[in-house]
Order: sequence, then C-alpha cells, then structure tokens
Amino acid sequence: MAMEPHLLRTFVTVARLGSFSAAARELGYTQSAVSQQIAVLEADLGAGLLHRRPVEPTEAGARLLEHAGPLLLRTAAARADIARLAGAPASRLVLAATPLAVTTGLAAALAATRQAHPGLELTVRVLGRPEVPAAVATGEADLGLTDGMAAPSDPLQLPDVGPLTAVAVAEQPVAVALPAGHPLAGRRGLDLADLADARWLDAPGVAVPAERLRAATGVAGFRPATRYPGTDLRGLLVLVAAGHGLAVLPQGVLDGVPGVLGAPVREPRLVHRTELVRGSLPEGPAALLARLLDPERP
Amino acid sequence: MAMEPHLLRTFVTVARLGSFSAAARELGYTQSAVSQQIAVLEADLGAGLLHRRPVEPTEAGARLLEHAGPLLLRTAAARADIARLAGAPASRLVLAATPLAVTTGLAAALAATRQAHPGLELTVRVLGRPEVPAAVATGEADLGLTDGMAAPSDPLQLPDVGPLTAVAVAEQPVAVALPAGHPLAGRRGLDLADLADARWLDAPGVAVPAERLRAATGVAGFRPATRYPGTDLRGLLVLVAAGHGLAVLPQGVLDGVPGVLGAPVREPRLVHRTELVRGSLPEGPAALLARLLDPERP
DNA sequence: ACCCTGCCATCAGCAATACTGATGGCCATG
DNA sequence: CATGGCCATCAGTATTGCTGATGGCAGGGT
Repeated sequence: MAMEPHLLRTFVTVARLGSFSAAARELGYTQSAVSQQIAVLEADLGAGLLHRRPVEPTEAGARLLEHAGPLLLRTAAARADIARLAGAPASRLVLAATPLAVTTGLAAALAATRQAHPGLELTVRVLGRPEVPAAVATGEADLGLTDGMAAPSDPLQLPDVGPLTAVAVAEQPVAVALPAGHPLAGRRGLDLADLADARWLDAPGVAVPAERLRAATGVAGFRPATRYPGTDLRGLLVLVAAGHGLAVLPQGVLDGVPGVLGAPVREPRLVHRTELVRGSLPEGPAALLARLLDPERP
Repeated sequence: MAMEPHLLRTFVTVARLGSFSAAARELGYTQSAVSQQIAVLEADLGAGLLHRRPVEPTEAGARLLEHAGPLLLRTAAARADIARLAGAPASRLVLAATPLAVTTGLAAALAATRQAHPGLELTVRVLGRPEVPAAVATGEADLGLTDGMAAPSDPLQLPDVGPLTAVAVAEQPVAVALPAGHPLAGRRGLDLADLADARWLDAPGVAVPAERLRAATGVAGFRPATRYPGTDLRGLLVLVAAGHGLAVLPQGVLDGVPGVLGAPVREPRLVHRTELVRGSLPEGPAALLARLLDPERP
C-alpha cells in the first residue's frame, strides 16, 4: 500500500486522458478497478489527487505527477538494465540521436560498423534531447548521441535516469546565425551580451534556448520574437535568412546555407559538443560503434 | 508484481546486512517473508539477484542496487512533497547545510528569523553534499544550503531527486591553500594547470576534489598524496600548513589561519558558490529565512 | 568425526488484497 | 424530462502476501 508503480501508472494515465473509464480501457482494467486504485492512492497519501467531473489533478495530484514520470522511467530503466545482462541479440543495433548529432562522422562510423557486422539490423531514431538518455536507459536504444552547449570543460547535463556514462565525441565552435545582409554578418568574435536586445528565435530543439543564453551571459533580454518548437534545422535557417530573428548554433551547420552567415561567438566561452551516451556495458556492434565514435579510442 | 517499493526496500536491506534473517528482524517481517519477497523479485526480473551463503549481490543484483536507492529516495520525496501541502507546523525549522555553507551571514539571517518567530524550534543539520538535496526533497529539512565550485555563470549540479529549486546566495573567489613557507605563497593569480604536478590533498567533502580539477583544467595530474574523506575544515588546514599537500578552497576560509596562505586562482575561472535549495513552496519561518538569504530579495 | 547452531528454502494455511461485474447517483445534454 | 456517460460503491471471488512449521545445508566447537 505504498506508491506501487502500477498505481502510479494508472494515476498518470487517468490524468493524461482525463477519464477513469478511458484509462481503464487503455490499461485493460475495469472502470471499477481504476476507481479503486485511485482511491487507494489517495487514502495512502492522505490527500485528494484528482478532481472529478471534470477529472483533473488537484494541487497534490499535480505534485505527484511531477514525480511519477521520472519514477516510472527509472523503474523501467532498472528493469532494462538487468534484462540487458541476460540476453544479447548482437544482430540488432538501435541508435538514438538528437537532430544535430547526426553528422557525416557518425555516418562513416555506422558504415564501418555495418561492414564489420554484415546482416546488422540498424535503426537510427532521431529524438529530442530529453528522450535520448531515457531511450538508452530503458533499453529502447543501445547507444545515444546528444548534443548541446556547454562551457569548454563542463560536461553536458543529462537528466538523471540512471547510471549512464557519457563521453564527448565532437566539439565545434558556436556562432550566431545572421541573415546575409545583417550589419554584424562577417564580424568575428561577437560578445553575446551585446546582442541581448536583438530579435531572437527561440528554438530549444536545435539551437541554444533563450533561457540558456541569459544564464550564460548573466544578462536579461534575449526575448524571443518567434518560438520554434520543432527540430527541423532547415526551416529554422529559412526563418533566420528572412530576418525573423537570430539563433545560436554550432558553426558547422551554417556553412553553405544560402542567405545565412555565421558570426563566431567569443563571449561567453561556449562550445557545441556532442556526447555519446551508453548504458554500462555495450556489447557486439554497439561496442564497436562506441569505440569508433570515441576520439580517444584505445 | 513489478518492482514494488517494499520489495526493493527489503532487497537493499538484505544486501546491506548480508543476511535474510537480519533484514527480516530489522523490517519486522518473518525470515520466510523476506525469502519469498526476494524470490518474487528474482522471478519478476528473471535473474538471480543474490548469491546465498554468503549473501551478496550478483551482477544483476549490483545493477539493481544502483537503481533502488534513488528510486526509494524519490518515492519518499514524492510522499513528502504531498504531505507538505497538507500540514504546516510553522514553529519548526530544519535547515540542512554543507559545512562550508555555515557562515556568519547565515548566522545573522537565522538570528533575524528567530526574532520574527519567537519560540521557533530551530535545527541546523550539517550534512554532506549529496545528502542536503535529499534531505530537502524528503522533507527532513525545510531548506538546504549547499556549496561547491562552478564556472562563474553555471549553476551547481544537484542530484536529481525531484523538483527542487536552487538560487545562489553567495559567491566568493577561489584560492589555493599553501603552507606559509611555500614558494608560491603570496603569489596572486595562479593558473591551476601549472600546479598539476604538485602534491595534493583530496578532500572532496570540503575542498574541490581532484577529479573536478582535472576536468576544469583539462590536464591530467592532481594526483592526491593524501585522502581526507571527512568534512572537518580545521583538520584539513592543519595538514596543509604541515606541507602534506595543497587544496583548493574558497578564499574566505583561509583568512587568519595560522601557517596557511591563500593564492587566488586565475585560471580556470572558478567561483565558490553557496546555493539555497528549497522544495516548491516554503511557508512560515522557512519562507522568511529563504527571503533573508536571497540576495535579490523582493 | 560428530553434533549443534544458525542460515535459507519450502510448504500449508490463513488473512488481506485486488480484481470483476452489477448497481446506483450525479451531471450534462438533447 | 428523459437519456447517456461518468464515477462511486458494493458483494463476491481469485490472488497475493504473510505467518509458523519444517527440512536441508554449511561452518564451528568439542
């Protein structure tokens, strides 16, 4: 009677669907069972978790929801971690990667892996930044590649879903993407703080989010004129070229893009790094790929 | 039948005590129950978790142990988070703090809090760095103060035990603690990388751990001559004065210590920061104290 | 070499739990 | 006002999770 995972699972399902009966259908219970499970959870925690009619979380319920997701994720990660010890198929390789982590270097490493393991069933899943470590932790992916900005010596901050290890596989300088006619275009060595009042595109999926820029420069501003929630880089660059705003991106992706020029950032000192994420002991093709990507391969 | 918290709890207890019967005693079960619980867990995960005779974790068990602790911690945090919504005693205040976070500024703020809330039952618990956020998350403490080194604009990295918010309350420059006669004593603006081959004291409890120095400078070395696992600062400084090695500490704690001089660090750019950690909504005396400590108090 | 003691696994029996299916009250809708 | 969808509740049953008893196994003392 203490926060068992299956109770949490039905709770989050009910909260998500806004309905006891729908949750029951999805989970393969009767409506009665779901009602009782929620009642047990509420009795155990001594607080109402859901308003009824309409069904939506109470304050306590909202608080529980914040915990339930990570808790269930980590539970799945634990299970997956142990399952990995038992069976190793070795002919299947799933790689989870953020959009900017898919590079020609990766492609080359994948080619070499495929050559060494003919008949390999290879999957590359492009996911958002938070999903990549989760996929590796739960065993949905054998390896992950994330990217992000950080101070030159600091590691990227991974959400803590379990014992994952990360190693840097590539770094490149960071630049502000500017439309071709912009007065700063071609300038070398910008200080981001000077651009706090410029017009910005906030594209947390691919570029540096505005909030991060504020934190790194210690300056307010960077108010986004346009939000761009997706991960499609090409579309973002079209908007930049059209003058909808600026974005901070790794230098490399700006080369040769029509209508867009990059101005390297000098201050604050940031680099764009892509890191390889692995669960404790990769085997077979995953181990090979990890070694190929690691710049300090032994 | 899926990793219920009470099964995890008995598992970690058995692993810790190395005995089924002892765990049963501690948890108030019969030995039979503990045996069955472990059997259920092993059947569910499809892997042996413990060797018997002597009782110690298998490889799978070790893996599970890595997850079980955080999982149970977060479960407790969720429960505490919700409990906090219900009852607010308002006459009790528990503050958890790392050793270096206990400063005169804190003492002043505590005095003011006490004045505003006469009859306040105040507890200050000095804990290690990982324990402070855990104590706040589980509700054992109402507020926390942690300290650590970071790049000037980066937040400290808290272990992810739930939705906690942290704000910087103080920053001070960082210095290398040197024995009085040391050739570098009195020097201003050291580059830590130049000291990679010096003799170091590794005191992760109070000073910057060697590993962190390697990461920040990007240089190998900093091999610790002496390990100093505790948190007693005075003892550490005695060792520094006697020439047992150097340590990187916040400038302030070195002033007026006999036999020890501090040389400010110029590179890498690090600051010592203490941060206030709170669960979502402090009330009563905790709210007041939080406001008093926050440099940007409204 | 022996028994003894402490350990864990197993079994049977019982109590508590967690489901299903039926029913009833409530609200929104037509 | 009737109706349909929703959630709560209830009774009945299957399952689970415990206790207490028993048995096998290993290590230590005599």
